[in-house]
Amino acid sequence: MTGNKPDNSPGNIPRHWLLKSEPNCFSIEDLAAAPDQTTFWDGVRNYQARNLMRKMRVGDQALYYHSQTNPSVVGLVEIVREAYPDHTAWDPQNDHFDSRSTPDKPLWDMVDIRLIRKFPQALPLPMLRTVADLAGMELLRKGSRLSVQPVTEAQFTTILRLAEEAKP
DNA sequence: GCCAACGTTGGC
DNA sequence: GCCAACGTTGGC
Repeated sequence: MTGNKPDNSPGNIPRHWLLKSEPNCFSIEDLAAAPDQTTFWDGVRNYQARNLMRKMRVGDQALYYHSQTNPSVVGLVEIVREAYPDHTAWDPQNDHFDSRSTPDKPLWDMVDIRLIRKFPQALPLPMLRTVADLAGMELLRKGSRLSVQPVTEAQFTTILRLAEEAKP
C-alpha cells in the first residue's frame, strides 16, 4: 500500500459501473416506477459482463445507460444486492432461458439495483464523445457492446459533473 | 435498414 | 487449438 492510491483501487477493483439497457425493454422510468425503485438486473448472458457483475459490492454506484434510440446516460443507480443466481435462466418461457443453467448449477448471475436519481437532462452519447476527459471510456470505444462496464473514478466524476452542468 | 464489431459454436 | 460461419448488439 503506497498510501496515496484513490479509494477505489484496492486490488484494482472498480467501484463504479455502467449498466446498459434498451429503454423499450427496461427504462429508467420503469425503474423509477418499480416497488422501492429497486429491481433485479436479470438477463445478462455474457461471461465478461457476468464476471464484472460478480465484482460489484453493495453501495457501488452505476451509471444507467439507454442504448438504441437516443443513446445516452440517463441516471444513477446503486447496487443493493451482490451477485446471486439469475433464476430467469431456468424459465423456459423467459426470453433469456438457458438450458445449461439449473438451480443446482446456476450459470448466470444478477444483482439488485436501486435508483438514486434520474438526471434532469440525459447525456447523449455524441456529446460524451466530445469530452476530452472521457477519452478511453469503454462506452465510447468503437464496437463496444458490453452491457456491464467498469467505469473509472475519474470518468464517473466527470459524468456526474456533466449531469450537473446540463441542468435546464 | 445497414453494417461493423464482437462473442460463440462447431468442424477439422 | 485454429478459424470460418453464424447470430447478436447497437450506433448510425
